[in-house]
Amino acid sequence: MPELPEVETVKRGLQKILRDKSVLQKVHFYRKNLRFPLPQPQDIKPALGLKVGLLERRAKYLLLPVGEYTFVSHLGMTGTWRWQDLEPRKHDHIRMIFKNGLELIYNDPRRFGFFEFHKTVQVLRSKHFAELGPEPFELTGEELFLATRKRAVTIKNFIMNQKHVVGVGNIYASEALFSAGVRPTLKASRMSLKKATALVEAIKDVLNQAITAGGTTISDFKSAEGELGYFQNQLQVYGRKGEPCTVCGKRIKMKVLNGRSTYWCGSCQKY
DNA sequence: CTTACCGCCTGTCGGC
DNA sequence: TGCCGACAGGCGGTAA
Repeated sequence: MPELPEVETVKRGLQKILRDKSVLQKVHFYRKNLRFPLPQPQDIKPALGLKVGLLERRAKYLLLPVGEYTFVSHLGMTGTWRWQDLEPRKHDHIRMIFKNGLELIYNDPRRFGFFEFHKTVQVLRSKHFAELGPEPFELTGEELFLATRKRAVTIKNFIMNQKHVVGVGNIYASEALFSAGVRPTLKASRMSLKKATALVEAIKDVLNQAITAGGTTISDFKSAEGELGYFQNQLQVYGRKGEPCTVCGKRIKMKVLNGRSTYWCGSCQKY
Protein backbone atom coordinates (compact mmCIF):
# COMPACT_ATOMS: atom_id res chain seq x y z
CA MET A 1 0.00 0.00 0.00
CA PRO A 2 2.28 2.68 1.15
CA GLU A 3 4.96 4.94 -0.10
CA LEU A 4 6.09 7.97 1.84
CA PRO A 5 2.89 10.03 1.38
CA GLU A 6 0.63 7.21 2.53
CA VAL A 7 2.77 6.52 5.60
CA GLU A 8 2.86 10.23 6.39
CA THR A 9 -0.93 10.35 6.06
CA VAL A 10 -1.32 7.43 8.46
CA LYS A 11 1.09 9.08 10.88
CA ARG A 12 -0.88 12.33 10.90
CA GLY A 13 -4.16 10.52 11.34
CA LEU A 14 -2.90 8.43 14.24
CA GLN A 15 -1.25 11.40 15.88
CA LYS A 16 -4.54 13.26 15.99
CA ILE A 17 -6.25 10.57 18.02
CA LEU A 18 -3.28 9.47 20.14
CA ARG A 19 -1.92 12.90 21.07
CA ASP A 20 0.53 12.30 23.87
CA LYS A 21 -1.97 11.45 26.54
CA SER A 22 -2.56 7.77 25.87
CA VAL A 23 -1.16 5.10 28.17
CA LEU A 24 -0.48 1.68 26.69
CA GLN A 25 -2.43 -1.02 28.46
CA LYS A 26 -2.07 -4.19 26.41
CA VAL A 27 -0.95 -5.52 23.05
CA HIS A 28 -2.45 -8.64 21.51
CA PHE A 29 -0.63 -10.56 18.81
CA TYR A 30 -2.82 -12.92 16.82
CA ARG A 31 0.07 -14.75 15.14
CA LYS A 32 3.81 -15.34 15.58
CA ASN A 33 5.08 -13.45 12.59
CA LEU A 34 4.40 -11.16 9.70
CA ARG A 35 7.32 -10.77 7.32
CA PHE A 36 9.55 -11.26 10.38
CA PRO A 37 8.85 -12.69 13.83
CA LEU A 38 6.59 -10.47 15.92
CA PRO A 39 7.51 -9.50 19.45
CA GLN A 40 5.51 -11.44 21.99
CA PRO A 41 3.64 -10.19 25.05
CA GLN A 42 6.53 -10.79 27.44
CA ASP A 43 8.87 -8.77 25.18
CA ILE A 44 6.74 -5.65 25.24
CA LYS A 45 5.81 -5.89 28.94
CA PRO A 46 8.22 -3.11 29.98
CA ALA A 47 6.21 -0.61 27.88
CA LEU A 48 2.86 -1.36 29.50
CA GLY A 49 1.58 1.50 31.64
CA LEU A 50 3.84 4.05 29.93
CA LYS A 51 2.76 7.14 28.02
CA VAL A 52 2.69 7.45 24.25
CA GLY A 53 4.88 10.18 22.78
CA LEU A 54 4.84 11.92 19.41
CA LEU A 55 4.61 9.70 16.37
CA GLU A 56 7.32 9.96 13.81
CA ARG A 57 7.92 8.74 10.27
CA ARG A 58 11.32 7.72 8.96
CA ALA A 59 11.34 6.54 5.33
CA LYS A 60 8.29 4.27 5.07
CA TYR A 61 8.36 3.37 8.76
CA LEU A 62 6.02 4.58 11.48
CA LEU A 63 7.58 5.08 14.89
CA LEU A 64 5.32 5.00 17.94
CA PRO A 65 7.21 5.92 21.11
CA VAL A 66 5.91 4.57 24.42
CA GLY A 67 7.98 5.63 27.40
CA GLU A 68 11.62 4.98 26.49
CA TYR A 69 10.58 2.31 23.99
CA THR A 70 9.45 2.53 20.37
CA PHE A 71 7.14 0.36 18.31
CA VAL A 72 8.28 0.32 14.68
CA SER A 73 5.69 -0.44 12.01
CA HIS A 74 6.24 -1.00 8.29
CA LEU A 75 3.07 -1.53 6.25
CA GLY A 76 4.59 -3.63 3.48
CA MET A 77 2.19 -3.67 0.54
CA THR A 78 -1.18 -4.09 2.25
CA GLY A 79 -0.81 -3.10 5.91
CA THR A 80 -3.32 -0.73 7.56
CA TRP A 81 -3.93 0.63 11.05
CA ARG A 82 -7.50 1.37 12.06
CA TRP A 83 -9.01 2.78 15.22
CA GLN A 84 -12.69 2.57 14.41
CA ASP A 85 -14.86 -0.25 13.04
CA LEU A 86 -13.03 -2.47 15.51
CA GLU A 87 -15.03 -5.65 15.08
CA PRO A 88 -12.61 -8.42 14.06
CA ARG A 89 -11.77 -8.82 10.38
CA LYS A 90 -9.89 -11.37 8.37
CA HIS A 91 -6.14 -10.60 8.51
CA ASP A 92 -6.20 -8.63 11.76
CA HIS A 93 -2.81 -9.43 13.33
CA ILE A 94 -2.12 -6.93 16.12
CA ARG A 95 -4.36 -5.04 18.53
CA MET A 96 -2.98 -2.27 20.77
CA ILE A 97 -5.17 -1.18 23.66
CA PHE A 98 -4.77 2.12 25.50
CA LYS A 99 -6.18 3.16 28.86
CA ASN A 100 -8.37 5.94 27.50
CA GLY A 101 -10.37 3.33 25.58
CA LEU A 102 -8.56 3.84 22.30
CA GLU A 103 -7.65 0.72 20.31
CA LEU A 104 -5.51 0.31 17.21
CA ILE A 105 -5.76 -2.72 14.96
CA TYR A 106 -3.16 -3.72 12.40
CA ASN A 107 -4.56 -5.59 9.39
CA ASP A 108 -2.36 -6.94 6.60
CA PRO A 109 -3.59 -9.59 4.11
CA ARG A 110 -0.26 -10.28 2.46
CA ARG A 111 1.75 -9.98 5.68
CA PHE A 112 4.69 -8.24 4.02
CA GLY A 113 4.63 -5.65 6.79
CA PHE A 114 6.72 -5.77 9.92
CA PHE A 115 6.35 -4.68 13.50
CA GLU A 116 9.20 -4.40 15.96
CA PHE A 117 9.82 -3.29 19.50
CA HIS A 118 13.04 -1.51 20.48
CA LYS A 119 14.50 0.75 23.09
CA THR A 120 14.12 4.14 21.44
CA VAL A 121 17.87 4.81 21.55
CA GLN A 122 18.45 1.62 19.55
CA VAL A 123 15.95 2.17 16.75
CA LEU A 124 18.12 4.15 14.38
CA ARG A 125 20.92 1.63 14.80
CA SER A 126 18.63 -1.35 14.16
CA LYS A 127 18.95 -3.56 11.10
CA HIS A 128 16.30 -1.89 8.95
CA PHE A 129 17.40 1.66 9.67
CA ALA A 130 21.15 1.32 9.45
CA GLU A 131 21.40 1.68 5.68
CA LEU A 132 18.57 4.08 4.93
CA GLY A 133 19.45 7.05 2.76
CA PRO A 134 18.33 10.64 3.30
CA GLU A 135 14.73 11.78 3.48
CA PRO A 136 13.86 13.24 0.07
CA PHE A 137 13.14 16.64 1.58
CA GLU A 138 16.72 16.76 2.90
CA LEU A 139 18.28 15.78 -0.44
CA THR A 140 19.86 18.17 -2.95
CA GLY A 141 20.27 17.69 -6.69
CA GLU A 142 24.03 17.78 -6.34
CA GLU A 143 23.97 14.99 -3.76
CA LEU A 144 21.81 12.81 -6.00
CA PHE A 145 24.06 13.59 -8.95
CA LEU A 146 27.20 12.59 -7.06
CA ALA A 147 25.57 9.40 -5.79
CA THR A 148 24.63 8.32 -9.31
CA ARG A 149 28.15 8.50 -10.72
CA LYS A 150 29.32 5.15 -12.12
CA ARG A 151 26.00 3.49 -11.30
CA ALA A 152 24.86 1.09 -14.01
CA VAL A 153 21.24 0.77 -12.88
CA THR A 154 18.40 2.71 -14.43
CA ILE A 155 17.49 5.98 -12.78
CA LYS A 156 14.07 4.64 -11.81
CA ASN A 157 15.68 1.73 -10.03
CA PHE A 158 18.17 4.05 -8.40
CA ILE A 159 15.61 6.38 -6.82
CA MET A 160 13.53 3.43 -5.61
CA ASN A 161 16.55 2.07 -3.73
CA GLN A 162 16.08 3.18 -0.12
CA LYS A 163 19.86 3.37 0.35
CA HIS A 164 19.98 6.40 -1.93
CA VAL A 165 16.80 8.25 -1.04
CA VAL A 166 13.92 6.96 1.06
CA GLY A 167 10.19 7.01 0.55
CA VAL A 168 9.96 6.75 -3.24
CA GLY A 169 8.15 3.61 -4.38
CA ASN A 170 6.79 2.36 -7.65
CA ILE A 171 4.03 4.92 -8.15
CA TYR A 172 5.91 8.07 -7.23
CA ALA A 173 9.05 6.99 -9.09
CA SER A 174 7.12 6.99 -12.38
CA GLU A 175 5.34 10.23 -11.46
CA ALA A 176 8.51 12.10 -10.47
CA LEU A 177 10.39 10.99 -13.59
CA PHE A 178 7.51 12.19 -15.76
CA SER A 179 7.45 15.52 -13.95
CA ALA A 180 11.21 15.94 -14.44
CA GLY A 181 11.09 14.82 -18.10
CA VAL A 182 13.51 11.96 -17.50
CA ARG A 183 13.14 8.50 -19.08
CA PRO A 184 12.89 5.76 -16.44
CA THR A 185 15.38 3.69 -18.45
CA LEU A 186 18.13 6.30 -18.37
CA LYS A 187 21.32 4.90 -16.83
CA ALA A 188 21.83 6.65 -13.51
CA SER A 189 25.46 7.37 -14.42
CA ARG A 190 24.38 9.29 -17.52
CA MET A 191 22.17 11.79 -15.73
CA SER A 192 23.43 15.38 -15.79
CA LEU A 193 23.63 17.63 -12.73
CA LYS A 194 20.89 19.74 -14.23
CA LYS A 195 18.54 16.79 -14.63
CA ALA A 196 19.45 15.47 -11.19
CA THR A 197 18.42 18.81 -9.76
CA ALA A 198 15.15 18.77 -11.68
CA LEU A 199 14.48 15.22 -10.56
CA VAL A 200 15.04 15.94 -6.88
CA GLU A 201 12.68 18.91 -7.11
CA ALA A 202 10.12 16.74 -8.91
CA ILE A 203 10.35 14.06 -6.22
CA LYS A 204 9.76 16.64 -3.48
CA ASP A 205 6.86 18.22 -5.39
CA VAL A 206 5.11 14.96 -6.17
CA LEU A 207 5.48 13.65 -2.63
CA ASN A 208 4.27 16.92 -1.14
CA GLN A 209 1.25 17.06 -3.43
CA ALA A 210 0.40 13.47 -2.58
CA ILE A 211 0.66 14.19 1.14
CA THR A 212 -1.67 17.14 0.68
CA ALA A 213 -4.12 14.85 -1.11
CA GLY A 214 -4.00 12.30 1.70
CA GLY A 215 -2.10 9.72 -0.34
CA THR A 216 -3.02 7.59 -3.33
CA THR A 217 -5.91 5.14 -3.02
CA ILE A 218 -5.44 2.11 -5.25
CA SER A 219 -7.84 -0.65 -4.40
CA ASP A 220 -7.79 -0.29 -0.64
CA PHE A 221 -5.53 2.35 0.85
CA LYS A 222 -7.20 4.29 3.61
CA SER A 223 -5.77 6.65 6.17
CA ALA A 224 -6.16 5.70 9.82
CA GLU A 225 -9.37 7.72 9.82
CA GLY A 226 -10.80 5.50 7.12
CA GLU A 227 -10.75 8.28 4.57
CA LEU A 228 -9.70 7.66 1.02
CA GLY A 229 -6.70 9.49 -0.35
CA TYR A 230 -7.38 11.18 -3.65
CA PHE A 231 -3.96 11.60 -5.29
CA GLN A 232 -4.91 8.81 -7.72
CA ASN A 233 -6.94 11.50 -9.49
CA GLN A 234 -3.75 13.49 -10.05
CA LEU A 235 -1.57 10.66 -11.37
CA GLN A 236 -0.09 11.68 -14.71
CA VAL A 237 1.31 8.34 -15.87
CA TYR A 238 1.01 5.56 -13.27
CA GLY A 239 -1.70 3.09 -14.24
CA ARG A 240 -2.49 5.04 -17.42
CA LYS A 241 -1.05 2.70 -20.06
CA GLY A 242 -2.44 3.56 -23.48
CA GLU A 243 -4.19 6.68 -22.28
CA PRO A 244 -3.23 10.11 -23.65
CA CYS A 245 -0.42 12.03 -21.99
CA THR A 246 -1.88 15.01 -20.14
CA VAL A 247 0.81 17.24 -21.66
CA CYS A 248 1.27 16.12 -25.28
CA GLY A 249 -1.56 13.65 -25.93
CA LYS A 250 0.68 10.74 -26.98
CA ARG A 251 -0.14 7.37 -25.49
CA ILE A 252 1.45 6.50 -22.13
CA LYS A 253 3.81 3.53 -22.35
CA MET A 254 4.19 0.72 -19.86
CA LYS A 255 6.95 -1.77 -19.45
CA VAL A 256 8.01 -4.06 -16.63
CA LEU A 257 11.45 -3.01 -15.41
CA ASN A 258 13.14 -5.07 -12.72
CA GLY A 259 9.82 -6.71 -12.04
CA ARG A 260 7.86 -3.48 -11.51
CA SER A 261 5.39 -1.87 -13.92
CA THR A 262 6.84 1.38 -15.17
CA TYR A 263 4.86 4.11 -16.91
CA TRP A 264 6.12 7.02 -18.97
CA CYS A 265 5.49 9.29 -21.95
CA GLY A 266 7.92 8.56 -24.77
CA SER A 267 7.50 12.06 -26.07
CA CYS A 268 7.77 14.13 -22.85
CA GLN A 269 10.53 11.97 -21.36
CA LYS A 270 13.16 11.77 -24.08
CA TYR A 271 16.15 12.71 -21.93
C1' DC B 1 31.27 -3.96 -4.16
C1' DT B 2 26.95 -3.80 -7.47
C1' DT B 3 23.19 -5.85 -9.89
C1' DA B 4 19.34 -9.04 -11.07
C1' DC B 5 16.32 -12.14 -9.59
C1' DC B 6 13.47 -14.76 -6.35
C1' DG B 7 10.47 -15.45 -2.55
C1' DC B 8 7.37 -14.05 0.74
C1' DC B 9 1.60 -13.95 0.98
C1' DT B 10 -3.43 -13.12 -0.30
C1' DG B 11 -6.71 -11.13 -3.30
C1' DT B 12 -8.47 -9.60 -7.64
C1' DC B 13 -9.03 -9.29 -12.41
C1' DG B 14 -9.10 -10.62 -17.27
C1' DG B 15 -8.96 -14.19 -20.74
C1' DC B 16 -10.38 -18.55 -22.18
C1' DT C 1 -19.45 -20.85 -14.29
C1' DG C 2 -14.62 -22.20 -13.22
C1' DC C 3 -9.80 -22.30 -13.82
C1' DC C 4 -5.25 -20.19 -14.52
C1' DG C 5 -1.92 -16.83 -14.92
C1' DA C 6 -0.61 -12.13 -14.23
C1' DC C 7 -0.31 -8.61 -11.27
C1' DA C 8 -0.54 -5.60 -6.85
C1' DG C 9 1.84 0.64 -3.38
C1' DG C 10 7.96 -3.54 -0.55
C1' DC C 11 12.01 -5.40 0.77
C1' DG C 12 15.53 -8.89 2.22
C1' DG C 13 18.46 -12.78 0.80
C1' DT C 14 21.32 -14.74 -2.46
C1' DA C 15 23.93 -15.81 -6.58
C1' DA C 16 26.74 -14.14 -10.10
